Amino acid sequence: MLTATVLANPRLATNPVLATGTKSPERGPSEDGFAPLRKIGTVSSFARNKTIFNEGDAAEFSYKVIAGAVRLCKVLPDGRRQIAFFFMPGDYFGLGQAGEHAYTAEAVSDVTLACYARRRMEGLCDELPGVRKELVSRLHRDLSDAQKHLVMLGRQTAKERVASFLLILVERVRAKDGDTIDLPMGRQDIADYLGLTIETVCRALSDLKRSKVISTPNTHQAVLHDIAALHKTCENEL
Amino acid sequence: MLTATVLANPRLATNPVLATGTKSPERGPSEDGFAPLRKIGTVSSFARNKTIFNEGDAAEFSYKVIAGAVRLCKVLPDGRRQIAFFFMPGDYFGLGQAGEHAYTAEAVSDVTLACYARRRMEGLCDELPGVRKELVSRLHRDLSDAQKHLVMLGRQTAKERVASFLLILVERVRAKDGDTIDLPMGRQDIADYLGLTIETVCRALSDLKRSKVISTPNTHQAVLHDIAALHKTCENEL
DNA sequence: CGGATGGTTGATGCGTTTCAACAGAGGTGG
DNA sequence: CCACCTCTGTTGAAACGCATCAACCATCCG
Repeated sequence: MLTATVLANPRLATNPVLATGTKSPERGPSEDGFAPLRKIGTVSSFARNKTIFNEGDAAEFSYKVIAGAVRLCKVLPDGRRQIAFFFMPGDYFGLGQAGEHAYTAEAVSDVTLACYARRRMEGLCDELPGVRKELVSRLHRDLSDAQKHLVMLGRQTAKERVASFLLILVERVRAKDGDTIDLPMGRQDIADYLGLTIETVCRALSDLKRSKVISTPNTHQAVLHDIAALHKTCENEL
Repeated sequence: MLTATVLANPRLATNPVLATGTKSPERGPSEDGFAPLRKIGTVSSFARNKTIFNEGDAAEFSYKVIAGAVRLCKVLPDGRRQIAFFFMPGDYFGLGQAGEHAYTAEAVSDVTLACYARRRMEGLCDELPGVRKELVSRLHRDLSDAQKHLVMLGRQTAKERVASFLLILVERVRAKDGDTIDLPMGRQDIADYLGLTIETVCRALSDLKRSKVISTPNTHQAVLHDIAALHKTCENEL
């Protein structure tokens, strides 16, 4: 169904270099400043809920999502979890890492990734100013996204956070038909992204459904009928 | 007084290039990979609560804090405010910006800054791999800090957030005598950093005082008597 | 069909916010 | 130099929003 069926038979892998025979060179269009990366990319796949790397692991690779979705999270000793990012097809993550990863990356759905060895990326940065600019630009955009996220967690109510979340998603798939968005992540993931409980997320979604602002044909899709109302709900421009 | 008395007679300035006659070249030690920046830095000063740049302004400069403290914040239309970063002496901010600033920077106390024109910084990045590496490294550290901040706002209680905040500060001034830390920012700033109200911050501090974990000789200093207890309070390693 | 997984809804409690009063520090002018 | 005023911080009481606990429902799959 949905985005989770990219792989007919998903292969497990705990480390890209060990991934199940998927070291074929990366293919396909890549129109951004990272185009030169295509030459050094290898492809790797991870099944749903598998760990791509753990907090504390040596940072060997940077990644691009080819298909599926990835979550970056931190977990407290008592189990509380906070998701910092969701990465969708076309997004890069693990950029600019030196030493250890500061967070854990997991596959939200079955995922196909392009992997770039850190040393080879550094080489490209030294050779090609365009790659360096793209790296800095993407890091800066991530930082900017994180700051918007801080506003959501620090200063918005539950309903505002859910509305903001839907607007962020619709913004990132502005190629899709109409106002239907895929939600590859489950409710618990949404809750952990928004700093709420799963029940509160459900109630906020139900509120929005009751007021006809959205509808949910199934748990992994949402139709946004009234985007203006969503913007008004999270009374800010983010 | 405290850190706010760096300038005997602080000058107001709304833009570094317009700063009151303080375009002298930067001086002093700078042992990091950004050492080459010294050649292109000019000095500028801002009085307490003055805006250094606004969200939406063209990003002309990057900055280093020489003295005082700076806050980076976003404000919602209805006045709710979230502070994303405090920058202390030695910290850089506004790095890697292209186009517009994504947030507002204000002087927490009277502040002295080194300013680096964006174009000249880019030139240095192209010429010197060390500068590029330092830029990427610092952006990545900021991103990592922002993620820890997300955990605080999304998953910690009020008391845990305040304890974490104190521990972050003591970590950043690990040169100071004993366990006394300066709090250049007011209670409202702390509240806006932690996603709480000023009253809740006060109450959490009072709790910690009552249990002898800290004491506050004045509102702009805190003595941490029991750092282990603080760590235990925010039951996580961050 | 039966169990497991994930999602939804309801009732109650707690933590934080809100509203309000007050206290202390700093600055100004008489 | 002190009275006064303002700004910031602190404490208390009440209200509210979200979390918690619990039951129920839907879908998927063996």
